[in-house]
Amino acid sequence: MTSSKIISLPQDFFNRDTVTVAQELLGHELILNSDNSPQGIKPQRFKIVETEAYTQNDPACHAYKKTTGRAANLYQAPGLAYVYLIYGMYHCLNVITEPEGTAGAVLFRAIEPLTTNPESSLKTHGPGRLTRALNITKDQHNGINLSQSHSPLFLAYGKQKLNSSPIIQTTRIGISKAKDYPWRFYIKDNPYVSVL
DNA sequence: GTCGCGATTTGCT
DNA sequence: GCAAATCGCGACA
Repeated sequence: MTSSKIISLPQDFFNRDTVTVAQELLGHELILNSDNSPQGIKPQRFKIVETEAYTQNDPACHAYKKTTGRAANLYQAPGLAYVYLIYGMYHCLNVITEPEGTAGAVLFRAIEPLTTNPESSLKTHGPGRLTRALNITKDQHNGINLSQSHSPLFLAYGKQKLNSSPIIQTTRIGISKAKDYPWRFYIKDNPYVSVL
């Protein structure tokens, strides 16, 4: 292993149309810095294999006709993390998109472990499972900057991006409003995708 | 103050 | 296939 440096995605990557960001994030990487560990533990790397887009004018979005409570997070600067609690027991991880003052976010639904030891059997398929596997919580990770490589969690350029598999675009999972919006993206034939 | 629901997962029938 | 677990937030009283 050479000393190839992990380059974080710049804030401008997220300062764009939410649906575009959701699609382009596939194949890039989510990096978990183990800053709680003792010395010299390598960061854990995960490939993003499944995402969904949520925008300001989207009836299924938390910020649809709302600016208070948890929805206020969605109007923040692009590149920040939005973590919320769903059904009282599971966390979901998003990254804020669009300029500050405009709501938008991309939900991470599934990731593929790239550096995890096989016997740990991390379950990272599904938005609730992946946050549990990485110990992501609202208290610790909501609002952190995902475009800075010194954050406990951040996003980075994927090395397999250029020759990645085809991308499938379908409707989103688990929502009752705007079911017909084709704003879910995943990498074809990837075994870590939550629902085929 | 009380009620109902939600971008989910799991276990039981 | 269906319901339980469990909590933040909006709607209503």
